[in-house]
Amino acid sequence: MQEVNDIDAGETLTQRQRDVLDAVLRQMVEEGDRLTMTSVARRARCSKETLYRWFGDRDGVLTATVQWQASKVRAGTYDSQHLDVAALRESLESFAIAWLEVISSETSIALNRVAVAHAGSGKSNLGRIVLANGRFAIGERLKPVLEAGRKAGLLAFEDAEETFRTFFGLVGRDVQIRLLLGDDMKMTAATIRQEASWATSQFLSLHGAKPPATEPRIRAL
Amino acid sequence: MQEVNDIDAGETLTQRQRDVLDAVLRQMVEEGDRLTMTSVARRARCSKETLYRWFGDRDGVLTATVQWQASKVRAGTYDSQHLDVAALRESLESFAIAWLEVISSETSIALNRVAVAHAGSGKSNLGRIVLANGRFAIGERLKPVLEAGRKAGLLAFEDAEETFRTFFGLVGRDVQIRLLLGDDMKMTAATIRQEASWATSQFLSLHGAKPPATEPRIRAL
DNA sequence: ACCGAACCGTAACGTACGGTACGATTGGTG
DNA sequence: CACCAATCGTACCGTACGTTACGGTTCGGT
Repeated sequence: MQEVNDIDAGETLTQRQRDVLDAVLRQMVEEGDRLTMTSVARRARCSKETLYRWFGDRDGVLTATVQWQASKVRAGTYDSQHLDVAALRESLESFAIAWLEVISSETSIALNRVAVAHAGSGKSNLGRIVLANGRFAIGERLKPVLEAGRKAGLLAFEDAEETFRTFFGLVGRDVQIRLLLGDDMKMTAATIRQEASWATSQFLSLHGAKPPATEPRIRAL
Repeated sequence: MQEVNDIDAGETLTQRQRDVLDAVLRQMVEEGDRLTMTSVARRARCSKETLYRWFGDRDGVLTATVQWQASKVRAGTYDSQHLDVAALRESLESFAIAWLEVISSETSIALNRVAVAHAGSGKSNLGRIVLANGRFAIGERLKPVLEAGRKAGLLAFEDAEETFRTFFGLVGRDVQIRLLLGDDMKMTAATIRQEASWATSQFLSLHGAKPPATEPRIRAL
């Protein structure tokens, strides 16, 4: 059981340990919840004794894996300088693309399934870790963009948190819950780009300070 | 193992069987995934032999429970006659309220957790059953409302499915994933009403055929 | 009253899996 | 080479749980 259940923590690992955690991720993706300590050890070609020495117990393995994956997802920050409407739109849209790519990736789906199941079992840091590194992390990274847009007179809103939640909803819609429940919707790169573009247009239509001008009210299919 | 994994199927149960499934639901809510056949039998005050005779195996119990819960959630249909903008807004908003109430209920959260976990374990009808009775069922019930609104000249959109997905996203935002991952956000009746109202305003702002007139572009907090 | 079916409560079985122990192997260091 | 620490592979243990079996009980039909 790791003592850290917050962000970061994933840098004090040896290369070998990271390889093991990558093996855990592959096992999660391929075998779902048939994730036993024995299967992990076999997949990672290490002994169970090593797993227990490094991570304490099964929960420690899961926790370390979630944090390891989270540390890999840190996307680049978006500059909030010299914003014009095109740059703002670009920032929002690339944000939406990145998020859709994450939640539709096999790894994220497998990880979230484990975390959701774990959250149902009483004491569950896993769910909170996933939330902290997923939903809340992107919120904290996007809110400065929103506030910069407001300061530049491009966006109009009162509460950045609520406004981010709206953007979150417009981008994600039903994608994550459908994927978690096993719907095999195909989120191709083209689909993701298309939906991110729509979501951004809709968001700007709702919160753009100026009338959206050329934004179509009826989405073109 | 039940042979029906579609909608309906929950009417051919005896009262005693429904009581047993209600006990399973309570067990799910209170004990999470600590749902063993023994605990179910004890809670339902029936024998395990009866559970196996009625439902086949553990999966059969879970499947029957999901279908039983689904059969209880059938909400009233919304009339699509004589729509004016107030009636349309009322329909959308009550839809949003009903959906937020469902996804924030303890029962739904527990059920969705089980279904998500199950979807990770290869063969999983559970996830599809939950999707069919949740996300897709409300989609099929709301789309006629949307199309009636368009026919009445109150809404403008091209694809009812995509438009429903937008409404779905505006209503649900980050609520379901946060609750599934164990975030104890408090969705009070007042909060639900407030968020449903916002979502409806935003949706009408995006897809209302006439300019939204009195709808505020900046959401009032 | 009698019978059989359904059901209850509980014991028992087999297996899967988390966790531990231990000998064998590897690799680095003097 | 000798030595030591870390790790591997595997066998083992204890337990939890799905599933089955069975004796006792309830209850509707005749």
